Amino acid sequence: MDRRQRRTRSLIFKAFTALLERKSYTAMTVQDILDEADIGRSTFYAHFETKDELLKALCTDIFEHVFSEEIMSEEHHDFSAHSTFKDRITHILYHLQEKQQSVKGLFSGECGEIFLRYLKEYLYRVFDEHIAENGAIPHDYAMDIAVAAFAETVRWWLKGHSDYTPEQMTDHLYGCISIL
Amino acid sequence: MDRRQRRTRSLIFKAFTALLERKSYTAMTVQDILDEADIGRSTFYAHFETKDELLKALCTDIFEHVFSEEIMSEEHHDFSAHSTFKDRITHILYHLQEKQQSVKGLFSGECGEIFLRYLKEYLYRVFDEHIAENGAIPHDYAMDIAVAAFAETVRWWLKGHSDYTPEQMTDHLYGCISIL
DNA sequence: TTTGTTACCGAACATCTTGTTCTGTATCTA
DNA sequence: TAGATACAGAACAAGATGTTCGGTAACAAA
Repeated sequence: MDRRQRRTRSLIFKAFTALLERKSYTAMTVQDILDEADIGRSTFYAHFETKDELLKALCTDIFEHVFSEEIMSEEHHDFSAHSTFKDRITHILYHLQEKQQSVKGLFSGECGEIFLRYLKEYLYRVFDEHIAENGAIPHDYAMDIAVAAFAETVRWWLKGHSDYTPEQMTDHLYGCISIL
Repeated sequence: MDRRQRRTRSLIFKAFTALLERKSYTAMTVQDILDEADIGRSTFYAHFETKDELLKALCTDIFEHVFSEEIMSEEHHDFSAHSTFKDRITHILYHLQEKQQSVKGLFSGECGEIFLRYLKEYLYRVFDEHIAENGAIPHDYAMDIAVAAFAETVRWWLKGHSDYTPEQMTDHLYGCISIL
């Protein structure tokens, strides 16, 4: 990837996240991003088709970092072999907290909802192998509840209760959800 | 309220819900609604400030129906006295299923998310009196999880699993959530 | 039935946002 | 050094938004 492309892409991401702390996502226009990043309109559209695609790309960048060790450990069979599923949950929370420092605006407001929607897509892969089949409860329903409960945990935690540790949050989650 | 106002308001609601089954909420413009309802632009803005306000008003109309018996029974102290909390949950599901017949488009897609967000506001009032204090788990966290789990149940149910009865769905919910 | 009020129509309007296209310039890579 | 390409900057059409206005029809109260 061209150095100029990386620079511009980074400028757009920085401007976008900076704006998110002052302005809501829907109220934000492409023009706002251009002004904040100080780039030309045609340049923006050379990188992203729409504002939504920009948000999606930013989320994907984050998730690939958060879940990278997850994926790696799955491949190498050394992390998942020696840790419980509960440890993996805690592990993901650690990474999310770490990321939150740099992109605070992304986690709250209407933008936070979209973020959590994308997050759920990754979570399904993680939970699928753990949620057991159950005669009484439909499996895909149990999956939805587990994923939603985790996402809700992240939201509650990063929205004003960051003083709890990832371990504590995992305990709280397990205290509410009986299918984990 | 003037008969003409009721008529126009109803026309707008009908056009809006009809459009939702063909078009996504964000893609839908005010102009689309005007064309579908066959009313003037100034008339629309005399009723609703924005498209978002229209959606909110529609949701409020629905919730006041769904939760009306809830409120009434609270006032008369005859429903809540003779039924369990689990019955109330089932009761709400019955009303939601009933409403779904007429406004299908409202429950799915991006619009469904906004609908569920508003629904949660009402659910908090219902759950607040039931979720017990717990030394280990923060009360507002337990509330968030319970409400989110219920909302997720509604989503899963009305989105392709309507063959289950409200009683069955309540059982499934109770099978996943240990704090109810 | 009459009278005053009010909701609606429809047309026009300025304003803003979007997404595309163009030319010239600067920067990268081979 | 030479060719490719990313960016700047400006201009553009198309469409959506929200407001304003005068005329018409429907309402409610006398």
